[in-house]
Formats: sequence, structure tokens, C-alpha cells
Amino acid sequence: MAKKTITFDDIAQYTGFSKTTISRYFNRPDSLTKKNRKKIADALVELDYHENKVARILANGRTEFIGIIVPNLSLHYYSSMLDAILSTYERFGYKFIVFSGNDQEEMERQYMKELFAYQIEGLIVMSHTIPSKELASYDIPIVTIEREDLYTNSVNTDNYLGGVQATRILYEADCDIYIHVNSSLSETMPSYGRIRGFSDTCAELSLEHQIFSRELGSSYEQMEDSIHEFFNTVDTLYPSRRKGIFMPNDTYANIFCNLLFRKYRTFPEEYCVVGFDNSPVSRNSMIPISTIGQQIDLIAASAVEILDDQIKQRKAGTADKNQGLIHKVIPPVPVVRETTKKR
Amino acid sequence: MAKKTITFDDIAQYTGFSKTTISRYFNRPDSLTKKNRKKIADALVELDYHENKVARILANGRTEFIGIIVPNLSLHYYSSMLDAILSTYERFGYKFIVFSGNDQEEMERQYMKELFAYQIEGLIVMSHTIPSKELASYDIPIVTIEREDLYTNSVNTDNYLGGVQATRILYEADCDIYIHVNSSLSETMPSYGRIRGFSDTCAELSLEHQIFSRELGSSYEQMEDSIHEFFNTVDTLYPSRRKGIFMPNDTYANIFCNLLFRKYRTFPEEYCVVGFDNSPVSRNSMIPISTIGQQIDLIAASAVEILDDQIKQRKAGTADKNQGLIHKVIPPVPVVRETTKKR
DNA sequence: TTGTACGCGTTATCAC
DNA sequence: GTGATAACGCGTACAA
Repeated sequence: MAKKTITFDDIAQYTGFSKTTISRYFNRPDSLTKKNRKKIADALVELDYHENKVARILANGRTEFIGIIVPNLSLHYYSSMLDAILSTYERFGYKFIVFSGNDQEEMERQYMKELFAYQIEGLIVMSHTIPSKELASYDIPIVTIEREDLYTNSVNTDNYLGGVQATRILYEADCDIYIHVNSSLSETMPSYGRIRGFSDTCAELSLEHQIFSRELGSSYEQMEDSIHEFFNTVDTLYPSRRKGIFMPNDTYANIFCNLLFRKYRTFPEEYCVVGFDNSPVSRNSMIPISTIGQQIDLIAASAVEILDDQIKQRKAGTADKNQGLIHKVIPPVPVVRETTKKR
Repeated sequence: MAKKTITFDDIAQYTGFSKTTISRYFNRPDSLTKKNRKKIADALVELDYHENKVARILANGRTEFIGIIVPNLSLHYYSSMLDAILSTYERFGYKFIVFSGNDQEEMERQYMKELFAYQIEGLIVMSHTIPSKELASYDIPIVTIEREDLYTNSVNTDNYLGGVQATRILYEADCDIYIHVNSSLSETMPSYGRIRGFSDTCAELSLEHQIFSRELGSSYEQMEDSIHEFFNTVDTLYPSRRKGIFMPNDTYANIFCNLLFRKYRTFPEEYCVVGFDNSPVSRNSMIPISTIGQQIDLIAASAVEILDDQIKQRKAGTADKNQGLIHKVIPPVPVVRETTKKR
């Protein structure tokens, strides 16, 4: 009934060649005569052959798998990054086995075990739960993206520059006082750099500024509440002064802008707002929000490129175990919209 | 130097058992004595053994791979669906190889070829490019989600019910005229049902209603333009009547609401708006938008469950080739927010 | 240019 | 309860 799977043996029999020749047809076609190639090509169609890469893996060790662990896909940042990573298939040919972590550390270890069992050649980690030191202990090329990366290769946005850019956008709009809110980040988090970028730039330009450090919460309701409180504070603290607000991301910026609207029925001259990420919410907002965009495609491509290099080095036996870590940094891109108009 | 990989052979040597016993340790542990199990367990730790599922695949044929093809991950609907599918790992144990299609038909065929080469056991297709008839021609369990599904198993939202629910929300808010815009959908698209749900409900309740059918574009700018034009039409066509607007999705609904604000500086009594998808934009909007939510988790779980059933049937040889297609339908959930207040 | 023979790491089938 | 042996499908020295 169900014809058994067609293998090289079948093709060999059918064409009169040996298995080896069939194998070579796929791997080094030029080592066959054009005529014989045609003969085999015909046989493939005739027998309806489908290649089996699993067998190839067992024979030559190369899976062309890269594992990916993301924290979740509900945040646009992660899903667009994943999209960009998947798109590198056309350039590098790697196939991606994807897991979504959801902050469960033990579960993520289980994911890693599965990935290793399938002989992945490299791993991209975007989730934050497993320390980079532990990641580094696995004997496999790893790149982390926008997370603690003390012991791993990484690709990150130049967050410091992002902070600088955000501050400069506000500066161009000529505010009286400059304000940044953020949750109290660990200094090992790449995004910590934004805070430094902000305060350094303010200092450099001699701008009156203030940093509000407070937990902003994780659920949308919590975020709304904390931003609301922040808004009330700022609004009463600096009346009739033009306030330049640098929010930690676009979602917060949007909530803030909504509060402005509710109170003032328009986007008031007294405020300028800059977000971060250039996510859809920043341009879906009633007044499109100025923001700092990350170069997602570039980050993704760099991550896979680093892995690809290391994978090739391993294959060639050139793996300088002690060559030091790669920490690639990608500049962000300012996106000026309506919330930072000159006065 | 680099210790070669530890295999069953090594463990067998180390423990004095045979390869077979080691294999059984993993697959039918109860067939060993407790003492011997312990002995092997210790050896595994001692030798730092890591399982190799690729070899297992070659031997028993089960990859536990499911392939996924999404059109993109920038739309929240797709990324949250993917997230939900990945989360079924805990329940079913399947690993997912993911491709993002980007509407390139030939590229998607290439993806499918790769997936088959890796011996996937099932396939979930969310992209729209390849006709279901072609999909069905591949000899593998397939489930499609929210796309043309004439020849494949599928899981879809009950779009008709969604249309009914949206209309009823507007009806509860007591509008004078009911309006639905949509691009001219093919009747084979599941979402076509929403249009029917809308008009049937209007007819049933004897509501004055109108359907605007026009291309809404794919880029955000195009969308803005076409919604703007639609807004102008509606706003001038039915002055001083309370208009109940059912938009095809939340992004459109948000654009529409923004236009309302710009013109009226508030959300006017003259309008009610319902979106579709319950995506973040619907609650990030200045006035949280009423919408129809799809049960993403349920859809995802159902899709994997159907695949799992069919995969098991195949393994058991119970595959009734002609048992007919499964078209599972999941009811949506109305989410009433601020844009459909009673007057 | 082509073929032979063996290895990759596991599971399945029998036997004991 | 355990072991020997043959698959699984392909790659690759080495030989011809």
C-alpha cells in the first residue's frame, strides 16, 4: 500500500549507479557528468524522492538547527525580533526551533535540554531567566540579545546612544526641564545605558533634569496606575514649565499621552514626550509619538552572523576557546513625530 | 582533547550492560530492576551523557517535530497565536520549527520542503499563499488556522458569531444606523463570515444598516487614508444620527477613533465603534475600544490536538484516509469597553 | 568519475 | 530481565 520511503539505495538500483554516486549528486554535483546528473535527476522525479536530512545529520553531524528562546511573543519587540531572525534563513539556511519561556526558569532548562538533544549548532537567547554564566557553561555557540551578557556573546542596541538621542530630541524642542522615569534597572541590563545616556547628556548641556526611579509594574493595569501617579506628580510639581519627558518605552509613553489628552483635550504645549522602541503603539497613538527605534533587522542578522562564524570555526577546528567575547552594539535611530514639536 | 560524545555503547561498557539495556532504561524503565536502574543513572551522571534524539529519529521514525508557517509576526494576532502554539509543548511535547512566510509563495514551498526533509510529523499553516488543495496533496497531517481551508483540517474563530456579537454590542448601545466596512473578501476566507453575521443580525433586528466594501490597503499609510475617506463619507452622509460602526479589526477601529477625536475633541455621542481581535491597540487607544476577542489559546491548543490525534492514528495504522475533514470552530468573546456606551 | 565498506547513535526483533 | 544483531538513510575514506 503505502510505498515505503525512497532512499539512495532505490535510486541507485533504478539508475544502475551506487549509493555513493547518488550522494555525490546532491553534495558535489560537478563531480558527475552532465549526462549522469540528468539521469539521476529524472530518477528522482520518477521515484518521487524526498530527501531525509535526519539521516544526513547522523552521518555528518550538521543539523543546521539554531535554537531560540524568547521570553514571550506578546511584546512586539520580541515577535518582530523573532521575525527578523527567521528571515535570515534565506541568507544562512539555518532552521529555527523556537521556545517561548514565560519566565519559568526550570522550564527553560528543559527547553535547552531538548534543543541540545536535537543537536542544535547554535543558540539565541532573549529570555532573561538563566544567567549568562550558566549559558556559557554549555559547550555551544551562544548569542544573547538585549539581556545580561557578562559571559556570553551578545548583540544589543546602543542604549547609551539611545538615551542621548532621546534627550537631544527633547532638547531640540526646547524644554525647560527634562525628566526620565524608569524602573530601577540592574546595571548589567543593557537598557540601563539609556539612563546614563540621558543624565550625561543633560549634564553636558547643562539642562535641569530629574530621574524618577520607580517600579512600573508588569500588567497593563499596573502600568496604567503607576504612570498615572507619575503624571500627577510631574503635572503638579512643575506647573507652567515646558516638560521634556523621556519614557522607558512606547507603551508607557502612550499611556502618558492619553492622560495628557484626557486632562487637556489636546496635546499641550507644556509637554514633550519621547518613547522607546518605535513599536506600533507609538504611531497608532492619537498624536504619533516621537521615539527611538531599534534596528531589529540588523540586530537579528548580526546575531545569526556571529553564530554562523563560530559554527564554521568549530567545524574547521579553529575555535580559539579563549578569543574573548563578542559584544556587538547597534545604534538606534531617532524617530521624530508629533510629540516633540518646537515651540 | 574534546571528549567524543558519550553514547549508549560507552554507558554499556562502563556499566557492564548491553546497549539494549541502556536503551530500555530510557524507554521502558520498569523493565529493569531498581538496582540496575540506579547503576545506569549514576553512570549517566558520571560520564555526563547527553541524549541524541537525532539517532532516535532515524531508528524509530518519530521526530516530534511540527512545522509552522506564519505569514509574519509583526501582526499581534499571528505572534500571539504562535506563542500559544509553542506553549502546547508542555502538554504534547512537540517541538516546533518555525518559518515566516512574507507572502512569497515560492519561498513557502521551499520552507515546506525543508520541513519535510526534517521529517516533521505535522504542519500548521497560517499563511495564505499556498492553496489548501496543494497543502492537502502532501502526505502529512495538516491543520490550517484562519485561512482558506476547503481541503484541509482547520481551526477557525466562529466569524459569523463574531459578526453577530459585534452587531449586538452596537444594538445594545442603541444606534440609529449600523455600518460595517470591509475589503471585498473571498467567500472562502473564514473572516467573510463576519460580514454575514453583521447583515443577518441587522436584518433579524430590522436595523437600518449599510456595508461599505472597499480596499483598505496593507501599509499603515494606506489604511489611514482609506479610513479617513470612509470617515468623511460616513460623517457627512448621516449627520446627527447615532452611527454604530463595526470595523474589520482593532487597528482600523483605532484609526477611526483617532479621527473622531481630532474632529470632535472627545468621543462623540453620535458614534459607537466596535473593532475585532482584542489586540493591544484596542485597549491602548485613548478611549478603550470595544472589540471581539478571539480565543487564541483555545484555537492553538485545538490545532495541535487535531494534529496529535492524526499523528497517533497514523502510528497505529488507523488512518481512515477518507474520514472527512475536521473544521473546528471556536466562539469569539465580546469585550465591551468605552466606545459603545449606552446613551 | 565511480564503487565498496563502514560509521553515525539509537531502536526493534528475536533469542536466551 | 537481559543481550546480540540488524535495521534506520546518508556521508566518506579508501580503493578501483
